[in-house]
Amino acid sequence: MSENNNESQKPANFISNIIQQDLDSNKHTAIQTRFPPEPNGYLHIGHAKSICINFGLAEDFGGKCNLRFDDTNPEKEDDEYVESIKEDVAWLGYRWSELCHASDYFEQLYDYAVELIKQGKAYVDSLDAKQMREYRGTLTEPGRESPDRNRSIEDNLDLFARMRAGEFEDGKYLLRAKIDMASPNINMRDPALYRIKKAHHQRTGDDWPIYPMYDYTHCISDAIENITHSLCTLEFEDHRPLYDWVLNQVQTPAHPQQIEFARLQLKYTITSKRKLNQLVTDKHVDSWDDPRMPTISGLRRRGYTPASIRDFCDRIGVTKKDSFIEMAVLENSIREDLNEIAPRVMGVLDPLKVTIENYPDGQTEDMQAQNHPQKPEMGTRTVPFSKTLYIERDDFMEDAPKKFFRLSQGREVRLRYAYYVTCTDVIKDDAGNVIELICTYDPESRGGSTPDGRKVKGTIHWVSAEHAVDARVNLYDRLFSHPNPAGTDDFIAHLNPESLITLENCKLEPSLATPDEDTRYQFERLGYFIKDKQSDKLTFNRTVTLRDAWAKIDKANA
RNA sequence: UGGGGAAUCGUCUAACGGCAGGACAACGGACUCUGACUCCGUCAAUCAAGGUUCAAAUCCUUGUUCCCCAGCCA
Repeated sequence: MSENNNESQKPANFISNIIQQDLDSNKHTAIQTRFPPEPNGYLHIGHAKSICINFGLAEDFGGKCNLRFDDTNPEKEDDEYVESIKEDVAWLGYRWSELCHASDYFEQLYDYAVELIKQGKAYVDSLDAKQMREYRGTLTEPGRESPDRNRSIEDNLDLFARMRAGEFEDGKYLLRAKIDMASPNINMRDPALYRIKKAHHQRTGDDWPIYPMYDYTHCISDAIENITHSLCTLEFEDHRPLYDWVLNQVQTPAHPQQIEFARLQLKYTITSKRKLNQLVTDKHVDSWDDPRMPTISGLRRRGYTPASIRDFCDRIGVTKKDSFIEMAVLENSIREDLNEIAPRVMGVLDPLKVTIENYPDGQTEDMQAQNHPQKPEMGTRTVPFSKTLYIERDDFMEDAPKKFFRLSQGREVRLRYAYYVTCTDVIKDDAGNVIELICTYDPESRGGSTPDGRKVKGTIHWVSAEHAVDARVNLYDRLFSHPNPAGTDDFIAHLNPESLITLENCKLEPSLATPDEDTRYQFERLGYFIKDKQSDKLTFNRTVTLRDAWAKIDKANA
């Protein structure tokens, strides 16, 4: 790292190494990348990896990155997705150099196809889909040439023009590249270039009855935009020979280098647009931005920050190896960010009433609480204290083990930013459930310590009953209970029934009555929470819990 | 039985012929008005077998395992 470089250095990877070499050798003087989503669904965490790679690399090397919509299949695409994709990319903190659409190139793509036909490198085929499959051969046997393969250039030109003119029904003809039906690479067995599809396109309307295929479109789009490094996922590795073939036949301004990397796979979730779509359509989740979804919009609503997602992408690296990232890595990234920026507050999720027997009736005291113990510059706030409080039900235990540092009969704890209290009595209902605790407080302990200097191991959070704000809290957990749901026969069967637990009677400190919309709060000792923007009732979504050493001890003892 | 890829701590990821390093997780401990944070420490890996070399994760040979490809989807 150079001394005057105050940017935090990102780890190098095989792609950044290639770029560095290309720059060093003057193959390129600047780099241009692109993020090319198809607008047929919402972006998810896997796309975030690709976004961070493409935009991140451009940023790191002082280059540019375009946002390009790969909109060549109007039947599956929608403007709703276009808008969500733009929002998500911008939210992640990236700004595209150019906003492009493959459909911007339809006219040029058509001209290049005519060029191909004139060179005898493409032909109009009348085989239907079923026949074409039969002619294609198998993985181990070569395919057979279509009877139309040697149609004259004049006839091909005429037919292709009439395809464009809309003279034929869907599926009647197909423009195919003339390459090699015996190629061991199936993508090279005369792949389709254009199909007839009389569908309305969200941008070009009804201008086109024919639409170009991905393999033909993508490489030319890259070339038109002068992309230097065309980065995509591993499954396109087999397509690279075709990518290069097309660009070798026609005169384009550039010949980008396609480089493939492994797509992100995260344990306990799925990153397949089709499956994600199914979860929404079949109502297993509320929406694309349901906080349990691994979509960018879901993570946003869950309270994840753009910085945490970028940090996550830096941590997971870029390689060609299939891998599964543990959820803990993502959680670590968000905890690390939120620990720095989240103001601390107190909220009781599962309230248990506490009466301070020796505290004056009707008295209220304003306690000073720090918004961030490690960052005094974040200031303080007042939290009202009174005779009747709520504490967390989990913070009381009858017959508590020695290691339990919280409230139990006869034991003393500190109420955060307030007094020491000792539990003297436990009140139960007829069923034997604890419904109230009677405590006494030590008036000398205000401020968290006593003149006699006695130690109190436990500190718990609390909320004054009469000042409490009622709220709903959504506790989120992993969406699936299987580490690789996509790899099972029925991923729906592995949905985690406890992925969402809604608590309706939470009691929060008064400052949370009007929370800031974009602030992620740390509810002390519980986790990080953000106000849910879609609910009318005051609702907080839990982004992630705090690490919980007690949970481990408790579990180990169980 | 075709073609294309990939194999390093539990999980990710460095090392590109020269001390297998880092992160996350786990486990211990210190600190603590959050059982959080922070700090310290521990555990832990080169797919296998041969070969080349003073020296191999790295080069060669032979295997093994895993992933992708037979849409007029991207």
